[in-house]
Amino acid sequence: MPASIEDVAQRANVSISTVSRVLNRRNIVNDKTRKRVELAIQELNYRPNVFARGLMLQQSNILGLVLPDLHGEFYSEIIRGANLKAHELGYQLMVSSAGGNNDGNSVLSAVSNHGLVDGIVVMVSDIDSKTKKTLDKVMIPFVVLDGQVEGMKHDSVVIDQRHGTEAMVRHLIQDCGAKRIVFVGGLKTNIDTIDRLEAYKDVMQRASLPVSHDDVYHLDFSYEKAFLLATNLVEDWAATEAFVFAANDEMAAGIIDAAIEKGIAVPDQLRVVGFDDTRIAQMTRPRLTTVHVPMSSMGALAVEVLCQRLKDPQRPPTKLTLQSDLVVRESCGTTHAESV
Amino acid sequence: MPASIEDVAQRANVSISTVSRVLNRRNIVNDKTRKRVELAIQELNYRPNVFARGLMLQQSNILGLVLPDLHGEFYSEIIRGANLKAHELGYQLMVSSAGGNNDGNSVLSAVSNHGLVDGIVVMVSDIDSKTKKTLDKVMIPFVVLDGQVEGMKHDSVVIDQRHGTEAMVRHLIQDCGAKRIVFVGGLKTNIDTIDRLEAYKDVMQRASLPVSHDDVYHLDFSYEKAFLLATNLVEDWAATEAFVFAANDEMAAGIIDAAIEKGIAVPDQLRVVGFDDTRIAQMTRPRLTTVHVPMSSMGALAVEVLCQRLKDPQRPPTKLTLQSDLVVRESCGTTHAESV
DNA sequence: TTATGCAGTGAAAGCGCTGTCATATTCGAT
DNA sequence: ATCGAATATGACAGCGCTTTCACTGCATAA
Repeated sequence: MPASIEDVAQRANVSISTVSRVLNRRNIVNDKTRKRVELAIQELNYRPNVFARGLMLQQSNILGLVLPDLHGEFYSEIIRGANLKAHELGYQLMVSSAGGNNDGNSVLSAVSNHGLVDGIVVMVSDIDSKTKKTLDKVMIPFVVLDGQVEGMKHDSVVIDQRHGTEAMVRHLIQDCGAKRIVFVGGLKTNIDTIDRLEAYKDVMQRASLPVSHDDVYHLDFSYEKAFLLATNLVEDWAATEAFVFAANDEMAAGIIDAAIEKGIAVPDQLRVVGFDDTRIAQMTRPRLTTVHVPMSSMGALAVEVLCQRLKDPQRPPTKLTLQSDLVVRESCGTTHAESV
Repeated sequence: MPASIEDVAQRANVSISTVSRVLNRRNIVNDKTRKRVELAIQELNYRPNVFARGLMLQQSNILGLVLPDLHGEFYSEIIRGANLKAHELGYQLMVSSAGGNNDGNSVLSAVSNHGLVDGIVVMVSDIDSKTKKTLDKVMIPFVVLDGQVEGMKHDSVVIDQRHGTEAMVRHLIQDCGAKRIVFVGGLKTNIDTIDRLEAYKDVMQRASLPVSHDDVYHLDFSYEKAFLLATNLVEDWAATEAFVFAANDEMAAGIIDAAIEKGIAVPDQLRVVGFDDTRIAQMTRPRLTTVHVPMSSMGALAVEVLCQRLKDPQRPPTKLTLQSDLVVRESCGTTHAESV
């Protein structure tokens, strides 16, 4: 049984009020008394009980982070960034996946743990996800990652997909001389895919390049699916000097490997670019030209915004936009970097 | 301000004791009363306050998971498995990284949050890590992942590196006809590297094959370092028909890419195998022959063991060993699978 | 009738802490 | 000496819950 504040008080021969005071550096405590108390705390290896504290203070210093999935480099980075920042600000992070069999229930469960977490960071990548509805019931502050919930006031941290996507497509057209660009996206309902696809179409049209319906594919962001798809098409793509714009690095890697397997050299015979700038982009030869999405910053920033809201519940909702930037590497054939 | 048990009691016209009783399905509550209370709970959308509950029960239903790092497929999988199992058993998971600037302090902090977590799962991959010392002070149940702390009684879940490693080396020698196997490991102090290296040496010696000191490299598990190393050596390796056994998939991928860049075909001219069987193993062409380490099972199992200990603190310490198994794919040249 | 048992409920004591208010002590100024 | 302010500390009321114990009816047995 761990020591309580009472034990410390007894040992230091003071009242628990005094102990509490030195603990919270509040009011004035006589220097000698303080030393005595501090000694007692050390000797007993005393730590305030979180529950008692939480009960009084109505806060836990725990933040929730709910992601669609915990799999893969992308989420890994967000967690990392969020975790670091949370610790920096004196919070603990509780990570959950909304996906899997729980389907948004864990949001609810994390939240309905009623006061366990002081606030949450949620990522809702699927547009018709139940999570959004669940969010309605959330009574504590939350910030939405990479999305916006209609008709609700809340903070959010989003990625400007547009900027990076446009820079990429422009680069492909202007610097690399692309005439045809195949777009390999994620699921049709995926919010990122939608944004990126739109930006891609815009730039294509502005450049008076045709956007063929047949040149837009919807996969599931996986290497495997992309590899399979590319296996069939890569020769045609190479023959027509098409460029391939994959909506994440993993798929780009799959496409490149499919090309190599078919004896098609990247970037000499086929140019492939990715999105996200995960570690995979550098774990591929040629290294991927891709769009850098500051994932760990996004996680960190979300935590920061959340903490600010916690401090000042009245402040107007913020929407922070992070820039996505073109990163030119080798897989597109030019190393001639565009300044972004 | 959320509803309290008091509010529910009032609305249902009963005492808080009765509410508590229906909440905890304890003792007998008259059916009619129960219905009334349940209705009130619904209407008020009432959830018991975790802190008050924790204060009484001295437990939080939160488990801590402390990993050396949160980066990469390997840890990702562990988190995933642990998270799933934790939810399944009615617990929440709190994930921390011991690494980074905190250096084991987060273990302490997570733990010294005194009662916040009911127990923790720790992974200590570095043998002279401070974390081990910190563990001494941990007063709550913990299970160690992939390691053992000398002189302490505790549960652990470990991977039998030996089995997989030996199977791999044997496969390379017997089925693939390897005469020289280069070992590319992680840091010298890394516990996994040590185990794997030892097993590798054993099998080599048993097969009367020379283990040259020059054929053992210590990198840092990264693609980049492996790529760089391999760039210089890959031609020599190919010329001498050496096999390369990398201590994780990432390095194997780096080596393969280095080979391809030098125009050396894998597996035709050079055979490279990995370890861990992360998703990377399948995101590489040729797909990696590797050793499957059941990471997500490991995470899940650790959580399970921890929960059992929580239920029965007296039970003798368990040490669970998970098998690592050879997975033969393409990068070693034989698809002739050895039965394991 | 009185005793006995039992299902069903409420009152109240904490769990370990914070924060308010009251109290005790000191000290310079009257 | 006397007083007020400033300083330092303690007593105690909760925070929302669980749990023990006591109590109320009411049915059954003596």
